[in-house]
Amino acid sequence: MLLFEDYRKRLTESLKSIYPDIKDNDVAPDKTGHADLALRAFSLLRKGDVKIEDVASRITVALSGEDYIDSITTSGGYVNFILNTGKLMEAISSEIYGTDRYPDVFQDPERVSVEHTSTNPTGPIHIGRIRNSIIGDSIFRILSRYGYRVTTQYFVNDSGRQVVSLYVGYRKFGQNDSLTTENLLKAYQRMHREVEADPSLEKEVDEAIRQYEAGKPEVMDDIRKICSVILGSINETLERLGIRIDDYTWESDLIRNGDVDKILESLEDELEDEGGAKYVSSGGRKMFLTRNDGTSLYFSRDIAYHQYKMDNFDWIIDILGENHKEHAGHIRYVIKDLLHRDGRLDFVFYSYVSLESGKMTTRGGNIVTADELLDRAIEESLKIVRTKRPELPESDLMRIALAVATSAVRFHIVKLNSNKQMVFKWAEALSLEGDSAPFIMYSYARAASILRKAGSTEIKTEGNFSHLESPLVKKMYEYAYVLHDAAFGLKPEAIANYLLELTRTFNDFYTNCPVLNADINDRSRRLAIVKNFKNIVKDAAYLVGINVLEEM
RNA sequence: GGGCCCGUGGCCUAGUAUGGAUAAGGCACCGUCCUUCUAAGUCGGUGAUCGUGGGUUCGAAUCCCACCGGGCCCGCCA
Repeated sequence: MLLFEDYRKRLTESLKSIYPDIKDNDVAPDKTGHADLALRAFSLLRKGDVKIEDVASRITVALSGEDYIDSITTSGGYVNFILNTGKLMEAISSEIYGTDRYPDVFQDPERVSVEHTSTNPTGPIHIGRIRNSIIGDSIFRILSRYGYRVTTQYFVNDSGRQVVSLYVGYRKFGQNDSLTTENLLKAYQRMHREVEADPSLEKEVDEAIRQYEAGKPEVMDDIRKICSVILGSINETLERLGIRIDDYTWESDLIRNGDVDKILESLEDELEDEGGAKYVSSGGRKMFLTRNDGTSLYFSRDIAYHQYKMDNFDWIIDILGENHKEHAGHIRYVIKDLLHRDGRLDFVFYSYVSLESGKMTTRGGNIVTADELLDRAIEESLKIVRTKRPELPESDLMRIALAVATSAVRFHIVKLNSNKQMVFKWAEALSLEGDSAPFIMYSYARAASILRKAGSTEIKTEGNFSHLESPLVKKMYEYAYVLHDAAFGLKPEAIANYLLELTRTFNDFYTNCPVLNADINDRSRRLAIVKNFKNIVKDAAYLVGINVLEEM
């Protein structure tokens, strides 16, 4: 949980002790600028047959000892509260000076599994799939920040029809080529075309699946080798984006170690048979667990995987494409209702990314890979940083361009609500101004520059905050609430959008409030604001995959 | 046919879970500001019946119903 002086809660509790009918939702921040927090007294007024002025004066008397409130006024059916900037600043500073982060957390021992990416090892990761990794990694970072012990998980589908058909394709058409992701992709796409021309080839795939599940050594070795090559290059792409996977679980291992069989045994009473194929059903829907030749299906392997996760984690989170919604529902049904596991299980869905020319398919070959996007983003950033900072040595230019590019790519994808469809456009993806990562990074660099130039001047965290400083302090204070909502709602985009607001507020401060040239009192107080701002931006930026730079 | 998601200025989005005050940004376009801490920035302007129609409510972008448009799913694929 987050540790900070929660004035919203404090005010709400106080108001509830005066008027027990007040609900938590009746006290909320105001978006229109009338107040920092407002009590919506509409129901109170109707029920109690009192005037808003009476409500306000009763509250004013009761809260007269509370120094975190500057003013209490009324407007329509609202009681408006202006909070004391100094107290908010103190709440931020005491944590930053104590633990170097606002808000601090109390370490919660719960273990969380975040499964993301888990893309079939049949080719390079494309920009549709990378949305999964980017959302997943941000959720990993946010929950870790929140205090959970989080592990990232990748479920390697090395037993499915698609991977096995890649294997068969490689044996038939790619044997003489070196074992690289490019050659494997070519073999996979060729296999796809050949099967379309001659569906009888499917029989070879069936046979290979049987051999694989039976544990035939050379098949196993070959498939492991092929998958490892592709996984290796997927991993390189993820690394470029700063994304790390902790655990890889191979589907074939769950088959060979007997976990899948155990699932079938546990479900024995529920299993039904159709020509040798086993299934469970719910509401007239059949969910098949095995084929009629006894080989397993993705569904049963995924149940085994979730059973494993239930054994090892307190909270399971899967990041899945929207086409897996029904599958996820079935997993939940079997895990919860049939296997009676009561652990916390959440799914985060995202809609697919399409190109202006239509949807992407690895087999069809019409994809933009994440590597291509990164390469072009780096090229673009390099061009810009070269014109802005011609005096810098090449190594610095490259370092800045890399940070800008990876941050921009991640931010462009993570800032969008995950269930919104996304049509990929180069111009938007490569845009480095406006609502983008560089916009945030730039403000951070400005703050860093001020602090650098300030040298060892005293920093003073209290004082009288002017109307130019207050909005920034208040916006910084909000961070704790945003972090809570993002973690609790599994919504990294909330952090992304908050960062944009925070940065805009800082830019306003920056243009209107001289820091280094201000008189000594203003200067030391403003330096404290800048220091806190820099600290919070760095903290929040990391959560959405932005690598801030001290200079750019 | 059934189920789920999306629809907010010309374009891209925030706000929707938990209804609340003049709907908040970006891109593009027009104009402004570098002898003040980094102009990847700032300020101002043009531009929105929040898909449509009903309903609930003191109050609806937000909740309910219907419809329209787009996406996804309804395999012994994954």
